Amino acid sequence: MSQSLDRALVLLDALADGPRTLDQLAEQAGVHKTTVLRLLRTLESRRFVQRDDARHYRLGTALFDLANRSLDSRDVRRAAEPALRELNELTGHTVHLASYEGGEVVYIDKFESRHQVRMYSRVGKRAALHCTAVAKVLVAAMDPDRRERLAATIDYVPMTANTITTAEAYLAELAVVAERGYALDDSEHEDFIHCVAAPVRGQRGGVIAAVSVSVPKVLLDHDGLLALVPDLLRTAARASAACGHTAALT
Amino acid sequence: MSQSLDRALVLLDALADGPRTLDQLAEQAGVHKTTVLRLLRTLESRRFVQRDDARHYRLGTALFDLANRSLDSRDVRRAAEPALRELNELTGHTVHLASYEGGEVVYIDKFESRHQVRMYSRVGKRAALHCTAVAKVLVAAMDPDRRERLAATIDYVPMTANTITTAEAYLAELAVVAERGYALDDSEHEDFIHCVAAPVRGQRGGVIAAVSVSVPKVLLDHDGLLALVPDLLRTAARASAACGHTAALT
DNA sequence: CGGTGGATTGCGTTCCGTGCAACGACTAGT
DNA sequence: ACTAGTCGTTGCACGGAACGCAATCCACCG
Repeated sequence: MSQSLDRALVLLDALADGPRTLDQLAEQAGVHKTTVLRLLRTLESRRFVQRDDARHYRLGTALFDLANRSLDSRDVRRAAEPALRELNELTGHTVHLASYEGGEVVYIDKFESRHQVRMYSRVGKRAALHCTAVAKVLVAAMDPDRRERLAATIDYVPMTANTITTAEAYLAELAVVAERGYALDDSEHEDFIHCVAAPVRGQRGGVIAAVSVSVPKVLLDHDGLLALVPDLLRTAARASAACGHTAALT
Repeated sequence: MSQSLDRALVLLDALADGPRTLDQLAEQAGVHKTTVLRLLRTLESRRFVQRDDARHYRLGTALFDLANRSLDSRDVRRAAEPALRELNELTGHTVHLASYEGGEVVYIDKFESRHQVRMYSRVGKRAALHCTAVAKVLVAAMDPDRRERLAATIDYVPMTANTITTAEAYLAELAVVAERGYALDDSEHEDFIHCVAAPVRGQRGGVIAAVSVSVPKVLLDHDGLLALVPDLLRTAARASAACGHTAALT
């Protein structure tokens, strides 16, 4: 709709992968470098980019500032933090916090594994709906017809041999998840990793986020993963309590 | 320079403080709401904003994605992480990683205090040059005439009774910092908090970042703070080693 | 000193972005 | 149920902003 803005956003995207020069950017965005220069100047004046040296530009501090200001206002993350940190320290594994926003699932916080073999991910990354434990938890919490509508729109790309590939199987899985209160990802996304996830509830009892623990299979077999469930559920309950969910602590 | 882009950036800034409606944004940016609508649409198509409900917009996932992709490519942060985490676990206090970029100091990582009383800050926040320990470390590492030029440009806003308010005093302090290898902030920024900071060195031995520990005075007196220095220096050395600084581990 | 690769500037044209005004959707108040 | 009000959305015509070109400047190197 707005040409110049759109181009600027492409530039930001390109810059996220590291410092770039003027004509690298010009080529990547497919516009004249004069244009790139002017857009960069505007971005620079608002600190969205900054000059690295004479010929390299990189993302500026405004982006981090914005992202974190915005995260601050998402109370889930702040409220859930202590509980997640503790789970991370207790188990030593990667802990994620994710929420459903506008048709997709996004990681909003992450605590790194202490182990050498660890999962690659990052805050802000989007998660596939059909092959992650957090997504199952979040979608399972929706009312049935919304689930079905959503299930019909998913592109069931097979990631591993275990990936769910049909809407029917997905809906059946969601029913199980809703019933037992936590979700599994049995190497459905990556061959070497499996996960467990549980819901975080807000004031009204609605599910506002999902916590998950992701573990490389070489470190823990299926039973070992299931053994984490009690700790996971306790963490989810603590996080829910911190978010104002009154009936969470038993 | 680029009007529409500039306005869009203002919009993003406004949205960082929470969801906004169309004409809230129009008023804040001082433009017609039609314009706001179109800019938002472009931003939305690239996931920089997303609709909250029928009349509220909020920042989208692209921002988090960009910020974190970019942080990934800043090796300091990744490399220093384990060392900082350990310091945080050891002391229980707030640990910051900051670097000097384009005339200012920015927090690029943070580990939260375990205590109830804690410092408020956030990744991406900029730090004042004259009243923070990390800034002193980073500026003290510059060559003398760059220090002096910088010291002359600072606006020495007094934050507390202890804040340094003249360039002479600042330069003298920097000399002390450079000499002893760590910096103090003796409640120069906030009345109730004091900090210690030490430099993280890269491959060539140059200072590429600063680690700091921030402690409320009610938890630790001045001597208690100084007692943290050995741990701090060990952490800084480990972080330096992780960044490729060969002579750091003794 | 000339050559090369990059950033930067001036300028004319054109198309993109803008504000206005009218419309539509939805809410609240009586 | 009607009306008034609020807010998001669309069509349109005008003007200036953004564009690409080409020329210039600047730093670096042989």
